[in-house]
Amino acid sequence: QWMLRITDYADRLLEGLDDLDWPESVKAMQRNWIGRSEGAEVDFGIVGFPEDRIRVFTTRPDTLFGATFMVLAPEHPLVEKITTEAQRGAVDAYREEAARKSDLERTELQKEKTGVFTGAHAVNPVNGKKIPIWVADYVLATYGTGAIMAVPGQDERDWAFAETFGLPIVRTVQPPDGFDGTAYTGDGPAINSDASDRAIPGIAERGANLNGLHVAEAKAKIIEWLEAEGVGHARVNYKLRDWLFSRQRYWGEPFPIVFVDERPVLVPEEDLPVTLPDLEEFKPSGSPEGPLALAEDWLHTVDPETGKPARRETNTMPQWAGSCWYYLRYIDPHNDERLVDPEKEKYWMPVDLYIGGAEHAVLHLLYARFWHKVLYDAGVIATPEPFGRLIHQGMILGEMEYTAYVDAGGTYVSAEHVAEDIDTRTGLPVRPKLVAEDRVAKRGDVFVVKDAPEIRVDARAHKMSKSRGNVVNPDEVIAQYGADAFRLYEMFMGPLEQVKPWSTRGVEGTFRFLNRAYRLLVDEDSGELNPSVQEAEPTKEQLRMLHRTIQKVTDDVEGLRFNTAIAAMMEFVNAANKWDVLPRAVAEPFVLVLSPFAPHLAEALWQRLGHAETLAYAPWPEVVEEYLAEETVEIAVQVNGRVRGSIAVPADAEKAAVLAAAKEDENVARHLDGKTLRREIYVPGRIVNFVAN
RNA sequence: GCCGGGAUGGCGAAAUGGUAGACGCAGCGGACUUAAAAUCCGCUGGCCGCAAGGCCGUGCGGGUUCGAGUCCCGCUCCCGGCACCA
Repeated sequence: QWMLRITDYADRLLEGLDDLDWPESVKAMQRNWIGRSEGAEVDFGIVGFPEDRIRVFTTRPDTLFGATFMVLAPEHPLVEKITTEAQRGAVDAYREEAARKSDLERTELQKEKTGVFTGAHAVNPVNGKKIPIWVADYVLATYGTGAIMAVPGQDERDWAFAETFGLPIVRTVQPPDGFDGTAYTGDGPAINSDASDRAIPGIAERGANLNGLHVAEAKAKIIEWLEAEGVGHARVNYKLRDWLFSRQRYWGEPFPIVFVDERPVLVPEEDLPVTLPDLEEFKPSGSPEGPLALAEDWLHTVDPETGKPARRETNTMPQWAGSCWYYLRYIDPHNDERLVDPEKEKYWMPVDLYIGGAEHAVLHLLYARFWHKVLYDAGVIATPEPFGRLIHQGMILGEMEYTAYVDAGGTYVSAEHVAEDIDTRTGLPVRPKLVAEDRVAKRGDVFVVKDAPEIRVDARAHKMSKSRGNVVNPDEVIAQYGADAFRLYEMFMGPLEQVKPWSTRGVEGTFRFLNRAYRLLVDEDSGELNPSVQEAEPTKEQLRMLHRTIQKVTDDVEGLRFNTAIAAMMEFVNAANKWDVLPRAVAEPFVLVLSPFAPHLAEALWQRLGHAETLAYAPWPEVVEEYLAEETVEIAVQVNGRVRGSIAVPADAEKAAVLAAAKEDENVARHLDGKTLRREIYVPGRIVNFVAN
């Protein structure tokens, strides 16, 4: 098997996240996946086995005095050796049972802790105390050292185990007053943590003393002690594992490796790439090797150096071998000399905006960062991170569904009594039943069956899935409404990153909008340019509307707020529909801002406007600030923070004039009547607030 | 349990600390039509009121502020991820 040593990059993959413009959720997932934790490794002696040590990893070395027993994973190599004859039968049985269980079975159910005593004892290095060594499957062989010191006083899991098997519990961190829980994992002064009055045979002249120190200080002090006495050291541990990169299948890049006398040899660069042989049969070979083992002609080759017979590696690489660097190669796909030309890489990299699904958070998006850093270290590329800004588009769910529940007898069961298709009152199964939208009504915060208002229904949109039967096929939507309306609807539904339920009626809305935009410029009967489109001078109102739209769309595209950009264009079309004359100088820029959203329609409109060339090369319309200015503005007038009126004033009106006008508003005057004015607040162009009592 | 993100009309949503609900869907009323579809116009958070207007309202409870959907503190629920990681 071939592994990639991604663990060497753990810290850099972690640190690199800080400067990326990525969603917090993905950063959190990657941090969690890498799973860095700081602590210490500590060696415990074993009574009767002076040559052996049990090494543990702990993030709480400050609690060493509270270690009242040890636990080894069932797979730990020392279990066999240290188990006493009296305990051997029980231990072997436990290990066999653990081996039979899947990982899921071992962890899934948060059931009672299980375990078995080995009969052996360890020596706690900080105080010389003998503590029993147990075997339990709550300790994972694959994390840390596969062995733990159990500190029930400060660890929930160890507490549960100690309770189950009647093992001693010693608190070594003073819980706060009134604490009535089990294990205490918070901060506090160390207690019961002084062994400085005695020697620890074979380890130290005097034991350690942490009493009174808080967690952080205690950790530092005990690590110092452990290092001084040679029984432990500071250590950083990761959840991240090295990356198994071999697959026993045909489709995949072959490893450029041949075996000569059973030893792997790199295929020289001039013989690269190693390509797949043509095969008739892609099924598993019947051996642990993949189907390539059956390609005899390809399999057997010679060592280019010595001419000795050689056998090719039959594993292939997984799909990541391509997806981890395609974005680099796409920059310069025909380059025979290098992966990518440095000049081109400098121009394009890093990727400015990566829009993709959240399902790649700890796979592709972590692996690609790793490869990128390897290539960076190798001097092949010049950027340490591949993707600057990352956005996850929210999933589109199926249409909203109203689900009622019926029991075996066909009687409705109100949704609040149902959990996982079980009536929680009777324990009997119920089955979900879809209810049409017009048969439900909202009562307060919940939906109920219209004819039976005491029966609640679940109102929820679900992930599209074949099994649920709520998949919307884009081809059908496009066939009915066109690609422009379909795309526009997807952008109009809501914020890009949000999960949103699909609504075919919603598509009709954007479809209608596009039709209105079309009729704005095209005469439906003749198919020619609408006579209202003229070479006329635009009015101030038209220019204001147009430029407001250009500004809004431009800003919103920049900020990926497509939904509000589309709303602005809808407002433009609604306003323009009321105009008798649509000056060409207004119509053309509008078509241009519409074009990225509805390219087909916009192109057709552009043609009707008399352009022989595509609009793709026309410059994006510029906002002219002076057209945006309004002559009069509406200002809300509040009295004590409540809106009591609204006045229209010239946009450049002085504060005094605005306040005077505000006081004249009939309703405002009424609310001020008989009160003393304490304060007058004026936010230009927005609001007046009179504080009075 | 831990981490991340949410909660605003019947629904999808909008709102630099400044008139909550823009825009769209659905609904209601009207125009056009023999009729329907399409289209166009108007209304549309709740309650009270003939009206003018008033009261309430952005998950819940507090707070800061002239003013809070927005800021702060404490919760609840929902979604996503991780989960015996020592």
